[in-house]
Amino acid sequence: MNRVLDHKWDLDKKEVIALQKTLAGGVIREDSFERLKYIVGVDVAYRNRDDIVSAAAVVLDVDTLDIIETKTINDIAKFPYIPGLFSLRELPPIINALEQLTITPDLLVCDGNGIAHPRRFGIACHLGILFDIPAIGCAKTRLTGEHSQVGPIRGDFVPLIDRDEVIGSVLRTQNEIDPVYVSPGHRVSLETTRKLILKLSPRYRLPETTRLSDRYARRALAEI
DNA sequence: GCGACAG
DNA sequence: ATCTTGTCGC
Ligand SMILES: [Mg+2]
Repeated sequence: MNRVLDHKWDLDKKEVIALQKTLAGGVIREDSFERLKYIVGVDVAYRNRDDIVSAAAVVLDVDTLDIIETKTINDIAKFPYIPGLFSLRELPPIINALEQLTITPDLLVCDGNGIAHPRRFGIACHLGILFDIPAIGCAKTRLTGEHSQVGPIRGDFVPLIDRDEVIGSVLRTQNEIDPVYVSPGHRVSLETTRKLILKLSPRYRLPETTRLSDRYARRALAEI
C-alpha cells in the first residue's frame, strides 16, 4: 500500500503542533468507504536501552477475525514520547510496516486516539490522512475530554466531550471491565467507530487488532 | 504558574 | 511504553 500524502518528520515541538493544526483540516469524520473487509492493526514495541523499536501490521478478516497477513519491521526511535505528539514517535515505524503489506486494508486500527485529541488530530487521524484510508483509534486511558460514568454492560457507552464537542466515546467492551476510549480517525463516524471496536473485541477488553499487533511487535523486538 | 498528560 | 526478581499457579 502507498501513501497519498507525506511531510517532513524531523520537526521540533512547535512545528509539530503547527503541522497538526494544518492537517486536521483534512480529516473526514463521516462514514466514507465502500467496504470494510480487511482490517489492519498496528503497534510498536520499544527498547529503552538502545532506542531500537519494532512495528507490526496485522491484517484480519473483519467477519472471522482470522489473520490474513502480518509484517514486522525494526527501526530506531527518532522522536520522544510527548502527550499530544504521539504520532510523530510511533508513526514512522508503523508506516514502514504497512508499506510491506501486499494487501491494501480497508481500515486502520490504532493503539491510541483519533479526534479525541487537543487539536483533534491523534495518531489515527494522522495515519488515516497519510494513506487516505478509513481509520479509528482505541486508547486504554484518557488523553483529553470529560465524560459521565459509563454503564457496566458490554456495549454501554457515554460520549467523550471536550470544549462542547463530542470527540469520541467511552465504551465498555467487556462486562465489569474497564472501558476503552474510542474515536474516529478518518472517514469513519462516531457510531461506526463504536460498532467496529465492539465487533473486534468479542472476548477481551482490547480489540483483536491491538492485541495481535502488540504481540507481533514485541516478538520481533525480542529477536534482535 | 499549576495540573493533566494516548503509548 | 519500558524497567525489573522473585513468586504464585497451571
Ligand atoms: Mg501500543
